[in-house]
Amino acid sequence: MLTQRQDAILQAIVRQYTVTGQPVGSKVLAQHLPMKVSSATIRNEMVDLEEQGLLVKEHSSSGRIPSTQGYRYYVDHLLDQKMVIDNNDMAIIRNSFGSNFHKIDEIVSRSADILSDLTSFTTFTLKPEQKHARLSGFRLVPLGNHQVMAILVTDTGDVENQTFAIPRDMNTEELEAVIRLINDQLAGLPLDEVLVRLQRDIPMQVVQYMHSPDGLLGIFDSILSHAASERFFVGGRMNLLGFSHNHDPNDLQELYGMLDKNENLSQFLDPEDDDIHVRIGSEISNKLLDDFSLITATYDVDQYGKGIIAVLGPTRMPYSRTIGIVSAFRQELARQLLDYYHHYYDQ
Amino acid sequence: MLTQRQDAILQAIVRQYTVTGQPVGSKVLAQHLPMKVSSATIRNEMVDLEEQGLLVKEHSSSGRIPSTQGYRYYVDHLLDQKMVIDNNDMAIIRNSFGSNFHKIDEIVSRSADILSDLTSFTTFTLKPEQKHARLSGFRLVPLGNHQVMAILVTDTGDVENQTFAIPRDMNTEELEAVIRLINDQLAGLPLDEVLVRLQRDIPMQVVQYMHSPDGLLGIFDSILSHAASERFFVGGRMNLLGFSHNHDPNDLQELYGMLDKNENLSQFLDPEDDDIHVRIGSEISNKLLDDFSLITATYDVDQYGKGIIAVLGPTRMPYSRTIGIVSAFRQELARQLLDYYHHYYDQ
DNA sequence: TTTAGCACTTAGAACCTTCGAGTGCTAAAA
DNA sequence: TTTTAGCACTCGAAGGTTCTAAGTGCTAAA
Repeated sequence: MLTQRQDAILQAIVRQYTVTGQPVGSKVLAQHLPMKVSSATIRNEMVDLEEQGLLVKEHSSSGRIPSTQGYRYYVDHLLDQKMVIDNNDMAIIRNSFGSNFHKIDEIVSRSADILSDLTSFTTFTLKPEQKHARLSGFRLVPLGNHQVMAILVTDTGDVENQTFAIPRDMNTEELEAVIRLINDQLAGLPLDEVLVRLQRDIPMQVVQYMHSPDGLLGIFDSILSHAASERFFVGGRMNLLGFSHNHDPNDLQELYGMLDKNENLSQFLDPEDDDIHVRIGSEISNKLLDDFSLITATYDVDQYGKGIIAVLGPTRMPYSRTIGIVSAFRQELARQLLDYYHHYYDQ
Repeated sequence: MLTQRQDAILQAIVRQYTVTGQPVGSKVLAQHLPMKVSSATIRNEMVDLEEQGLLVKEHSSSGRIPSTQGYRYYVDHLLDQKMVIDNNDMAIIRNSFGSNFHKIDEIVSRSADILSDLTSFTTFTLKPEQKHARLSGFRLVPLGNHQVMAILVTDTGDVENQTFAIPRDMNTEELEAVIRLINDQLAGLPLDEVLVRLQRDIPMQVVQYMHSPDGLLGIFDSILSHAASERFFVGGRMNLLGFSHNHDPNDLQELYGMLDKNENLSQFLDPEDDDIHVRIGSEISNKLLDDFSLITATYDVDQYGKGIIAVLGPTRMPYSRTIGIVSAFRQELARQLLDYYHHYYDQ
């Protein structure tokens, strides 16, 4: 446990360091402390804090930098718990969502952009979860010109579609029959279940209607996997360039590769509970992200489920401000979505 | 006009420089020339080439580097005109297109990726032009749950769609009426014409059926603009990180911004004719692209129109190889698309 | 016209010095 | 016992020197 003075010192070091990016020395620090102590005293305290693993030096005679644990302690104990949010930021959040959204996806995707503009970091948003969404049904729309659009609708109102061309050796009646078969057997089931059945049970039945159903079923398959995967929207991709001090193009390329591959990143976004979570540096346990911190939070859209928003910035980030923004933003986003649902769906 | 020996020297400098990235000096060069001349002679020739603006020095006692004009001359006069393409590359091109494509877009988008893997540069592909595509018609598909999908189909088989929710104060009959009105009046017209009419003539007529048609018409509008805009697919975005030696994150961010904005880039992709075009450094006349070269080419899918492929790499690129690849690739892509059309559309 | 030879230029690496900001420690002051 | 002043020490960053390697242009001979 730390003394009050040590708390103050650690806090001041973190604050100072996030502003200047330079290691903080005892003299400068003396001026930024609420109490009046000499630099020598601060030096003594810093030795202690370093022994506890909260501070590090870049070299033997440099100032101190917070370690991952130092940030951790700061975030856990020293943050303004009031979640103060700048009035200006608040205003921006309120006003940036225009109206005129036609889809949930638009709102959630837009919100990633707003959040990244606000923080100047890279952000992720997931729409309210639909893990247990059920299949309402597939539709087939003939578009003329040998083309057909297949549309999947879920009971949560999600829509996924794909256009494909009909091979010459296939006719519309066959297609209709297949669709009817699929809808009869699979409507009402959860999407993951649908996916299993579609691969296991359906093919043998479809053979009655057509000789080589693989291509066609592949299409349903791909629409379905699309709909079932929890894709996230990314905002401010390129902000990474600004704060990822690691300018090795290889690492950067790998990092960007990660943003586009769902699996790699979404493991980090799974929320344990409805708190705002902060994962710092090595805590993320991914070598590429050692200099980053990840702030995640859920947002709650009542009966429509819960979504996730996340901000990825440098470990050296203004935690207080960022957390404040995330906190205000999750509420506003929930409000926006409720508005949307209300406007279009209610009653 | 250059002497044969000067040709040889310029050629050797370009080749050497694209390999090593280092300015080329007279001594080293002597070993890479087909004829036997002393370094002093080469120095004399280099003075001449520099006076003609084909070579530059980084500083007064450094080796020479090709200028934009130097590359230009090289590309115009010194390239292996046989378009030799590596057997290995050829094999890759042949094999990378799997089959099992369901849409033109998939093929063309995939081809951007293949091309970038092959060259390790950034690539662009546009599908066969549909500038003069005409509207076949809009479809409306009610999806239940207050949602409707609007689909636009063109006479070239292009499809664009958008889902939207129906405001509570609107009903399906109204929608149907509007669609019928639009289709009656606009089907068969070129898309740009449709866009104009939709904004000018249609609103006043729609007022008969509903009081505030703006939202709805906005949707048609946005689908339409989407379909009418010639969007290109980008491959190997992140390869830029590798060869854009300019590591200023601001420039990089601007550059990437450009890739996502159609207008900025598509002006450079317009082909004058069916040759393979090479634009070098300052010839692109965009400050951000001064260190880049852009290779563009059309590909010809017979009666289905012509598309474009392009490669953006460093000025210091292996022109011979890249042009060879582009040349082979445009043919293969055309073949793939013909196969596709043939498989699905013919007769 | 070509080449050998030579004086000259320059960037970059290696090395040194200086400077400032920081430290840890000791001994005195509070 | 805790705090502070003072001091010797450390280190990186910035600047200066020197040296070298790779290059040049020019001159005079082949």
